[in-house]
Amino acid sequence: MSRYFVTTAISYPNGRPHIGHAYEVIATDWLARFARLDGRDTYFMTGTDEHGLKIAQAAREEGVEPQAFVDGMVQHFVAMCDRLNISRDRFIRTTDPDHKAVVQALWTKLVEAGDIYLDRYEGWYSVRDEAYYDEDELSTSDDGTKLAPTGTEVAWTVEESWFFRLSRFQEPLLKLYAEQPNFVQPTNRLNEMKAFVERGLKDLSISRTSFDWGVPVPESPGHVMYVWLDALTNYLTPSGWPAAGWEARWPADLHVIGKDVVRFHAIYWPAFLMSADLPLPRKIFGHGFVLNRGAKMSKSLGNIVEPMSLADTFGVDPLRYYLLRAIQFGQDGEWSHEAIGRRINADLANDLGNLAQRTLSMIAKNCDNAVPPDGPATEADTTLLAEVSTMLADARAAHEQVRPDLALDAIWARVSAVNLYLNEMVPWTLRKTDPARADIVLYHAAEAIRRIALLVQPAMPESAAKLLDQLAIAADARSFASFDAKLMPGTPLPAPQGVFPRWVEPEVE
RNA sequence: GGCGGGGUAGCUCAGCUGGUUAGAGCACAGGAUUCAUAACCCUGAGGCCGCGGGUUCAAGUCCCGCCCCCGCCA
Repeated sequence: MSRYFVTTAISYPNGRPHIGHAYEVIATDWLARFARLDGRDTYFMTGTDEHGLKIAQAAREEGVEPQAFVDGMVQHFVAMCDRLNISRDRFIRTTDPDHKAVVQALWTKLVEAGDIYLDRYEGWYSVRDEAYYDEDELSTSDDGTKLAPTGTEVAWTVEESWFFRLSRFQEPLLKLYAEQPNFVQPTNRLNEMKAFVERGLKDLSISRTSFDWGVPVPESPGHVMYVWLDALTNYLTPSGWPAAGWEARWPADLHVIGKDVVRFHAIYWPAFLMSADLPLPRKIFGHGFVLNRGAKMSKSLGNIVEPMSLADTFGVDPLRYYLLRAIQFGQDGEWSHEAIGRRINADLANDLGNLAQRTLSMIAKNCDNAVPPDGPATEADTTLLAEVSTMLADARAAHEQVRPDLALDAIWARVSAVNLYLNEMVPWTLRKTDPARADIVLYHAAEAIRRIALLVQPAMPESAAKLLDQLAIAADARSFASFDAKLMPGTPLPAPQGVFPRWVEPEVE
């Protein structure tokens, strides 16, 4: 059985989760659920990146210890996962004891490899940004203080720091990109990484002495690890490396991340792993951002909408569906209240929901509440089933490409095909003239809906389950292994109920 | 500033190596129908294909210039 280990980036819990967090975790959940249903040994991990100066500062402002601060904040992220039906196998926290142990082991391994050395780091440092800036990036404010491009105050800072010999990995990384052009996707991101590496790599400062909220550097009092080494290593943690048996859960098949952190995942992370002589993840996918009416959400614009409130308004499954279907994965996308409402009506209520309802209610009224009898198939019947049966291959291809939107496109093309089939076969008319033929038509429609519902599961688990319940599909017959099975005529069916109600804009008081 | 991507119907986008009347979905209008969640199905309207030159029998598709947007880097 093939393994599938997929991760999201870990979130920085210095604020509450926003729709960007929801988007990434929903998309990755789709990937994981799909792989699981497709019979793969799947492990899906998401979590939080809890160290660093900004967390320490936020905690101080609230007058609590950093650990207490993150313990509180992380609950919002866990609650979001619960609410959005995120089927993670582990919610990892960089404050977890096993994670700290793995990070320290990795550090030691990098030291042994000769890729870590002690030096001094100095430069213009912004406490707020937790970053150093070059002289020519700075501006000077009216009162003479130096400002970073982000507008925050910087001060000349000198600190002792451990460095990682990133420069040594320029050629190996370029070789990697050349040999595995799918290592980073979409391709334009790969090209950006190539260009970046070709310009030359500077060694990387990987420890700090200016604060202590981090994983301590082994045998180096006063130093904590630079956040990216700590954070990236979370992916390795569940393997238990270097303890025996780690190969069972490493390397990852896919890291799903935002386009803003591609560099860390596509350059630093592979370099760390190469230094430690560990296998590399198979693929890194940088998705786009989801904007509210094309504008980034911000406190000053007052347009922050929390994902939980969208789930309250539209329902979890419709929200998941919108984000997965309406945005090309890898591109930026937008959402609006109206756009989600339109999608719900056009795709869920009118197309799939109505298809299920018209089919199931005809069966309920005319077929004794049971799967209708099958019989000699016409060309139209076999054509329909042939078209529907190729849907699985299309969806698998989309999954391989990390394109949930394309998978849903492929599924909805079949939804339309079944609606058209019914219109052409007119079973409601046949009922009066040729009831046996009407049954056969309904049988084929129901069978097509069964297959569609199977493939809808990763996107809308609860709604798909309702559809499958109405077709009396057993729990152990809902994986893709049962895709080519057939409905058993005569199987008793429950009373049909609408699964996707129309979205009606609430009356404005 | 350097490198890269893009500007096609109201919206989101397809249009491969140049070749018949430029396509899809949504939204909109009309029709048909009534099994169904006023849904499904059919038809239609709607495009100086960013702007200006050029190459060619023929350019959304190639070349040059310009304008605008986005990404990476500086």
